[in-house]
Amino acid sequence: MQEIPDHRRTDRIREALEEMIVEGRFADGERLDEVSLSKHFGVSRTPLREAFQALAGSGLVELRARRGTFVRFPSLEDVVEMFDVMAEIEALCGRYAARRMGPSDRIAMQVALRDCEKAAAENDIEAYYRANHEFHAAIYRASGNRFLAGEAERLHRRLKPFRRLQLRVRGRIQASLAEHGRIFDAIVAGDDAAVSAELRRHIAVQGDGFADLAAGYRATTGGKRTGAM
Amino acid sequence: MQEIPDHRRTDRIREALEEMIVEGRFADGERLDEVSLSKHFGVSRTPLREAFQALAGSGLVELRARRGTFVRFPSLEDVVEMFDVMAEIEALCGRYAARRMGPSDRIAMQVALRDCEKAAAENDIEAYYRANHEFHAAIYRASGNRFLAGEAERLHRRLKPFRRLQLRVRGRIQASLAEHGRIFDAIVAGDDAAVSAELRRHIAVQGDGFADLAAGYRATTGGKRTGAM
DNA sequence: ATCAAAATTCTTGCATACAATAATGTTGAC
DNA sequence: GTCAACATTATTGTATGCAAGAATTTTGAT
Repeated sequence: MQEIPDHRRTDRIREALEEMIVEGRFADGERLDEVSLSKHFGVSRTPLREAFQALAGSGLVELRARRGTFVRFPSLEDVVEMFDVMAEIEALCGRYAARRMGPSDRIAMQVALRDCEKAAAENDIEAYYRANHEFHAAIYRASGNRFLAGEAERLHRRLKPFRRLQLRVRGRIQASLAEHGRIFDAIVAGDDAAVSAELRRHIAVQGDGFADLAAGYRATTGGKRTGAM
Repeated sequence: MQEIPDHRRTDRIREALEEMIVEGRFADGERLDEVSLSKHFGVSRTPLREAFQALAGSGLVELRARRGTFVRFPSLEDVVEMFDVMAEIEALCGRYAARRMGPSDRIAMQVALRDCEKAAAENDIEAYYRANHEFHAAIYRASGNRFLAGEAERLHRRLKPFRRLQLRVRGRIQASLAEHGRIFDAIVAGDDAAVSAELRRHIAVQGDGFADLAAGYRATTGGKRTGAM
């Protein structure tokens, strides 16, 4: 997997803005001012505007004609809907993985699982977050459907800020770890129905999960409603 | 649902190019020349380039740094993968619809179903295509998950050229019609498992379906491999 | 003081200009 | 004739300029 040099301001700025939005550096509904941002990045408005177009594609910003570009947080309802879909997509990946997984896929999952355990033992949330992502990404790839894996990755990325908050809930990491173990075992056993059920349960926002998400949601969005930058 | 007057060249061009690509007016891998297209649309390169960024988001074109913008057809393998995912997404929509559908959703489906029958009776493939889309869109909406409905709609749109070809296969329309009937009945009965199974079967590319798709795929892409415009 | 209309300022959308890189063509050595 | 080095052309990426629309402020009537 070679890295393409890609020295294009448009791309650099798109990535930077994506990161900033996902990290919550802007308020919901905040207008992305072209001139101040172009000063901030040291570029002209042209690459900025191109980056806006790309960002609109992933739904991170909304382009309103003759009004400007506005960052758009999904509503709590949107997030719940996205988690519902994510749960099903993950379940689907897992079902395929249980049937199609190859040896290298198994190793990738095992490595990620080990990293999860290590991060949990050290109580390192950041590391757990990364290892968790890698575990799930390994399942996506093991599905043997690259389009599906891409969609799953995209959605996972979009839900990043909200999942992150869920992990901070007391005891969630230990529970997550146990779930990972069951998921992995079911995949290795080739029990696609079990994998599907475990993954759906692992991702879904139900019961306490919903309360945790709602609390986390308010924590993320609540503090930055008025404007910044 | 008010329409916003969106007099922006970038948007107009994005839509036009999207249509042209989906309709197969470009060859696979063809470079979209900025100057000739800007002449063709009577605009400068700026809105064109912005449209390219937006199109890249939906995967219709590939932006290669310092090389240009190239239309990208999915490979046959890609298409099969996309249909697999589409089948699952539709099944999911149907499952939700069976449980959550309201009276207006039911009416929308019935109307679309009626239109399908009418188009089939008149052997009007174009009309059948539209009514078919409306029937499926009604199911998406009936799912009660707007995010899911949006994703389904997006994927449906992307598969448009390939589905169109499948419908031309002899007897396919009659079969499709019968399947629609069973899907509708199962939704009304609230039998989510049956809906799911029927939809999966309806969409999936398996057995003869695969052969039909492959033949259609070669028919679409085969003729335009070398370049146009 | 309140509100509407006009004037002003700000911002977006687009065209154009120009620099940097890639593609193409040409020349010359062997 | 082949191929490499150089020159030329074409094309992309970005900055800048300008016009049209939106937001804001000012003005004036009541």
